[in-house]
Amino acid sequence: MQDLSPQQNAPNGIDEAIVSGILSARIRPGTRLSENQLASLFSVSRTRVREAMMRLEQRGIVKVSPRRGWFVVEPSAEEAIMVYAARRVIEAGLLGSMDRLTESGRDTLHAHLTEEKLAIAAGDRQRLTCLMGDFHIRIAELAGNAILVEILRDLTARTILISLLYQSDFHAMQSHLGHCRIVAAMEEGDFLKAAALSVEHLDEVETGLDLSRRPDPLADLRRSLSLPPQSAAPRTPPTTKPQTRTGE
Amino acid sequence: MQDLSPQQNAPNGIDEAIVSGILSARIRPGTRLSENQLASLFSVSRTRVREAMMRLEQRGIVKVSPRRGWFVVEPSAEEAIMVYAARRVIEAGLLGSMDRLTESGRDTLHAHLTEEKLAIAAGDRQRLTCLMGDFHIRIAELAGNAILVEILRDLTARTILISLLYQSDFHAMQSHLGHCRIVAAMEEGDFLKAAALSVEHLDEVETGLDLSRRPDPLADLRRSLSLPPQSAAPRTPPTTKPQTRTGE
DNA sequence: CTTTTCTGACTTGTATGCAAGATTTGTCGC
DNA sequence: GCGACAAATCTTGCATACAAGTCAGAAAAG
Repeated sequence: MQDLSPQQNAPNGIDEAIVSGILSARIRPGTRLSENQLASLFSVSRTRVREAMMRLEQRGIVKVSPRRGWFVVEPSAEEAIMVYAARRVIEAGLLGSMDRLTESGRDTLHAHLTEEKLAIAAGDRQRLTCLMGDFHIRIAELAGNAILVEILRDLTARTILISLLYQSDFHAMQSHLGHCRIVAAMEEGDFLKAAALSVEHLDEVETGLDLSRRPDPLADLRRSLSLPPQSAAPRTPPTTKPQTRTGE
Repeated sequence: MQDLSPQQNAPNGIDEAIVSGILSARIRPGTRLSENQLASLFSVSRTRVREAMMRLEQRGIVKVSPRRGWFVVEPSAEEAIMVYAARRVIEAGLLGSMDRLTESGRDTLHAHLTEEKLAIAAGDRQRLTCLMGDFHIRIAELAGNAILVEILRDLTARTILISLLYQSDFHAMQSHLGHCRIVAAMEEGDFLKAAALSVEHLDEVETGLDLSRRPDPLADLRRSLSLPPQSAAPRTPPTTKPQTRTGE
């Protein structure tokens, strides 16, 4: 909708490219990020790539394994729980601290919900993933606090990685309805209700996770060979119905 | 009390040294941080210093002025308002989401309040500044969410910088009492009350700021010459009572 | 004396080179 | 065929060299 944050530092394209890749679920957790490859991709030296990686590490998005390489984080179950808890705290606090919804704010949210509907209708999974995460960021933007927007953006990125790891199946419609309910409460001016709905919504999503599932170390290879994803019962033949995975 | 965060990355001493310097108000906003000086101070090359600076920039603690140098941030009035708003949202949300106070948690908080009292009695300003900020971090630690702890730590650092810029005078006792009230509410098990008190406490501190004051570009020189700090009425002779400034 | 210009000593920005460790792969012995 | 060993080839870690920009102060012009 609007481009990169206005007063925010725009360090270089590398950071945002990676984050954007994660936000749209094009980059999976555990993906290896080679300094050399990124350097030639962006036509810069390793120095700048490393600086970008340092920043992303600070944001909890990548990790370095010493002398082995940089990897997109694979949040543990404990981290996943913390991320959702943090999001509940921040988003509920944010909504609870709001007291009015401006005209343009209402329009922004409606436009967003319409986009969600369109993406669902079109079955555009990548776009949908991105939109589902963006919804919460839009709300933070409405509250006008750039600091919290930035924090939520990083938490959203981690949320998407979590869902890619632990979410076996998900109904996009359910989340969309949750978003609609939150917007409705905001339009009523009942921000405490909106906050409660937000907590409920995040609980719902978190409950849908299977946190007991161990991250599959062979996921990449599996996908490359077009093998079915790891299932709880290894002997079970693959389900014929294609799974719909989204960031939320 | 307990040392560096356990599972957290301990990148190197540079980051923490600077943050610790800010947390104890030994480093003032606007302080120049020369890559070369830091490099020789820590006996490393500029490379590692730069990496540390990049991380600190990501955390909103330092800024780079291109080809001029690195500086500890001097938050603007708008940023100051955002920082306090963010802290209210997070801390209130945190307390509101808690439902019980463990024995050891109670002990930790009591020990902290005792330390605050001791620092006040001893008039140890630096220690007091550090403690005042740490109080809120302790609470986040009690809630057990490492992500929010980290976020609050950075916000606390910025808070201290803000208070150094905009806080002309402050009574440490007032904040200490605020903390005591919050702990009391927690002991009663009334976490909603604690959350409300926390918001009230932060409001109180924010109200005590003079955000209309422009940051004084001559502050460093002034301090070097032992001149009185910039006052609202320039002709007024310096007050004889020494001002007590703390991070909160 | 004031103003302008220029030079030189700083700063960070970026690339590159080399060292050290981890992983893989090829090879040998059995 | 199979396991152990070794070397080749990757990876990041870190220091250094040089490019480029900024600023202060000297020197020259008015």
